[in-house]
Amino acid sequence: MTPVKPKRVPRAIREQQMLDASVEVFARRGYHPAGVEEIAEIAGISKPMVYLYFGSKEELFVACIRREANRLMEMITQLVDPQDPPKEQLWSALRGFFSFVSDHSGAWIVLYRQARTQGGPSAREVDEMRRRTVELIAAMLSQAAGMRKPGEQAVTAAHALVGSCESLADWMLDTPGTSAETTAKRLMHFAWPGLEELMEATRAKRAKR
Amino acid sequence: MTPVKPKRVPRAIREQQMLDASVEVFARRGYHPAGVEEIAEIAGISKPMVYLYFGSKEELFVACIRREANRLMEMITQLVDPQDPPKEQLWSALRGFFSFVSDHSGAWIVLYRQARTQGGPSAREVDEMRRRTVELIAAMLSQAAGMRKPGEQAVTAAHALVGSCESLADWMLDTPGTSAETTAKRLMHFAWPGLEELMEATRAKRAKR
Amino acid sequence: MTPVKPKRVPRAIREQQMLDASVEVFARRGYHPAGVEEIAEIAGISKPMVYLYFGSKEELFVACIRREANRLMEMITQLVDPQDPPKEQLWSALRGFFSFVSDHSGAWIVLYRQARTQGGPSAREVDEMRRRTVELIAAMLSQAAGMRKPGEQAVTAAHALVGSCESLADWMLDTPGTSAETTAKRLMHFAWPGLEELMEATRAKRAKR
Amino acid sequence: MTPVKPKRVPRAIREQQMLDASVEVFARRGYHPAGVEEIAEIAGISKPMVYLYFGSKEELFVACIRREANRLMEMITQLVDPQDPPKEQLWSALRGFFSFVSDHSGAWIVLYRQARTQGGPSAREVDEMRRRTVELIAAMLSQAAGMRKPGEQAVTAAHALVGSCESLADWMLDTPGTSAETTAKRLMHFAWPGLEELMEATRAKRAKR
DNA sequence: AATGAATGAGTATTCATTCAT
DNA sequence: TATGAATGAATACTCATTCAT
Repeated sequence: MTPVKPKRVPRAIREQQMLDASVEVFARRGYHPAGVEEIAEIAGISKPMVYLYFGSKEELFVACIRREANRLMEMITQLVDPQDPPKEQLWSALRGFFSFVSDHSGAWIVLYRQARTQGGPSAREVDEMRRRTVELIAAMLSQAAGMRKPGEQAVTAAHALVGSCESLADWMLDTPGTSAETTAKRLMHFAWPGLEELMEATRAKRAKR
Repeated sequence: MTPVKPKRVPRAIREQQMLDASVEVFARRGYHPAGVEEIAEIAGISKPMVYLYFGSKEELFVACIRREANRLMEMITQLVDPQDPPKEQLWSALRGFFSFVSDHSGAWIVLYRQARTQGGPSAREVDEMRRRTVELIAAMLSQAAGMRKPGEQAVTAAHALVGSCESLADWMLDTPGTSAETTAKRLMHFAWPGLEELMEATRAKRAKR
Repeated sequence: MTPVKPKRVPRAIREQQMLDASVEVFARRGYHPAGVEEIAEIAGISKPMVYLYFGSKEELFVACIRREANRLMEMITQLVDPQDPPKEQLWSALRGFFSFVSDHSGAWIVLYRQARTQGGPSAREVDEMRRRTVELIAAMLSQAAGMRKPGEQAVTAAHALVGSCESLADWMLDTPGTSAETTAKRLMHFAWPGLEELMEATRAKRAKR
Repeated sequence: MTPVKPKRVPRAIREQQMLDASVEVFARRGYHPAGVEEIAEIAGISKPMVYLYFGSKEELFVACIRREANRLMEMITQLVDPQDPPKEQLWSALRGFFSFVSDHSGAWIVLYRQARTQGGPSAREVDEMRRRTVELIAAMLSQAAGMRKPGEQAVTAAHALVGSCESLADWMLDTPGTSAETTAKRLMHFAWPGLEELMEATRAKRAKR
C-alpha cells in the first residue's frame, strides 16, 4: 500500500546502499554468478545506476573489497596498542579480527573466498592488505626480539599465523556455537608458544654476536 | 592429404589427457572464465568428447578435484608412518604436502583457490578432504595425549595448522627460491611448540582425574 | 565556496552554443555514437537542457543540419550574381562552396557524411537542399541555352556536378595543402567543357525546330 | 507445413547466406540500427553463429564491404580492355558500374552510404578501393596524354569523375525509369569533353618542352 | 569413437529520455 | 532557468550444451 516511493537519494548514501547489496550478493553467489541485476534489485534501484556510480561490475567488486578491507583494518587498529607487549597486541588483534568476521560474515566471505580467487584488481587489493598485515606481524615479532628487520623465520611465522586466522574464521562461520572470543583464545594457545620460542631464539642468537 | 587421422585413443588415457588439460586451464583462468572449448583444444580433442566423457563442466571440475585430492592424500599417506611419534608424523606430512604443492602447482591452485570458492559439489569434495585431514591430525594429537576423542582445543589446533599449511603453500608458490623442505621446517618451528604444550596440558589434566 | 553559478544565458545564445557543440560531436563521432551527454558537457550545460531546447536527439541533429545548410546556401547565394554569365556564376558558386567546406569542415562532414546516411528527417532535410541546388544549376544551364525547362541531360549534368563537388570537398579535407581556390579552379577545368558543349547542343537543337 | 528443417549447411555456404542477409539489413537500416539478431533471423540461423563465423558485428560489416567491393571491381575489370582507347575504356567502366549499382542496389547502398560514414576498418576498406579507382583513372588519363605520372589536374579530375558516378548512382536508384545505360551515356557527355581537353592540354605542354 | 554445425539462455553494458527539486 | 538522480529498453556478445553425421 505504501510502495516506498523512489526517493531521490543523495549520491553518498546510494553508494553505500549499493555496496551493502553487492557484498551480500557477492558473498551469497560468488563473483561470477552474481548478477548486476540482482544487486540493483536488492539495493532498490535499477541496473544503470550501478554503472553510473561504479563503472563496471569489476570496479563495483573492487569497491566492496576496499570498503570491507578498510573496515577490518580499522577495527583491528583501534584495538591494538603498539605500546603493549607483543602477547597483548596479538591477543587484541585476534579478538578484533574474529569479532569482525562474526559480525560481518558476508564481508569476510567476499574478502577471503571471493576476492583472492578472481585474478585482476580485486585479488591485488586483498593481497596488498594481506601483505601489509604479514609485514606488521613480522615487524612486531622482530622488534620484540630486539631486531631491526624481520628474519626469514619471522616472516614465515607471520604467514602461518595469518593462514591460521583465515582457516579458523572460516570454520567459526561454519560452526555455530563458537564465539569469536573463544576462537581467539584457542588460537593464542596454538600459536603463542611457537612465536615466543622464536623470539627467544632470536634474542639468544643476537646476544652471542 | 594427411589429415592427421583422429587416433582412437582408449578411454582411460583420453580421460587423463582431459583432466590434465582441465587442471591446467582451471588453474590458469579460474572455474568460470575457463571455457570448455579451450580445455578440449589443449586436450587435443573436440568439445563433444568432453561431454561424452564427463557429462558437464561441473562434473569435469569435480573429477579434477577428486584426482588431485587423491594424489595429494596418497603422497602424504605414503610418507607418514602411524607408528612414529607425533612429531615425526607431522614432519613427514608437512614435507609431503609442500613437495606436492611444489611439484603440482596447478593442482594446488585448483584445489585451494578455485574449488573452495565455487559452491556446489566441487566445494563439498574439497571440504570433505579437508575435514578428514583435520580429523586425522586432531586424532593423532589426542591419541598421543592418551585420549580417545579429540577435544575442542585439539580440533581448533588442527584447523589452525591446516590454515598455516595453506597459507604457506600459497606463499611458497609466489616466492621463488623457497624450497618445500625449508618451508616445512619453518612451519614446524612455528607450530610444534603449541601442539606439544597442548598435548602435555591434556595429559596433565587427564592425570588429575 | 564559489560554485561557479550557473549563468542564466538567454535562449538564443544557449541554442547556438548547443548547436556548436553538436556539430562538433556529430562530426567527430557520427550520429549514433555521439552521445547527448558529451554534447551537453561540451556546451557547458546539463543533459535535460538539451531536451528542453530541442526535444530529442534527432531533432537536435536536424537543427544542426538546418543551420549549417542555411549557412552554406547563404554563403553561395551572396557570391553568385544571377546577372552574370553562367561560367561566372558557376565559378563564384564553386569558390563559395569550397571555401565554406574549408572553413567549416565539421559542418560539412555532418551535412555530407552523416546526415544523408541516417534515414528519417535529417536525410530528408539534406536531400531537399541538394535537390534545390541541382534544380538551380539545371535551371541556370537551361536558361543560358534559351530553354524554359531543364531537359533530362541538364538535370543529369547538374547531379554529376554536385557529386564532383562533394567528392572533391571530401578529398580537399583529407589532403592538406590543397586550397579551396585551387580546387575550384581544377573542377572548372573538368566540368566546364562538358557543360558548355551541352548548352551549345541544346541551343543548336532548339534552333533547328 | 514443411518447416524447412534446419539442415547442417557447410561453412562456405552459410557464410554467403549470412553475408546476403547482412547486406540486406545493413542497406535497409544502416550500420548502427541494424541488429545482429535480425540479420541472423533473415539468414535463417541463430545469433551465435554470426559471432562464430565473423567474430563481431564490425567484422561482419567489413566482410560485406569486402565481398561487394570485390564484386564491383570484378565486374568493371572484366568489361574494360586496357588496349582500348581511353574513351572506350571509360565508357565500358561506366556501363559496368551503373549496371552493378542497378543490379545490386543493396550492395551499393552499403558500400557508399554506410561504409564511408562509419569510421574504423570499414571506412578504410572502402576508401582503399576508392583510392585505387581514382589512381587507375588518373593513370589512364596520363598515359593517354603520354605522361608517366599523373599530374595534379588529372588526379583532381579523377576524383571529380568518381564523385559524379556516386552521385548519379544514388540518383538513379531514387529515380525509377532511369536505365544504367542511359545514365552512363549522359555522364559521358558531361565528363568526356573536360577529360579530353585535359589530355590535349597535357600533350601540348609536353610537346613544348 | 569422434566432430562440425548449431543454439537457448543468459550477461554486462549503453543510451536516450524523464522526474523531482 | 537549470540539474542531479533515475530508468526502460535495447544490444552486442558469450558459453555450456546438443544434434546430425
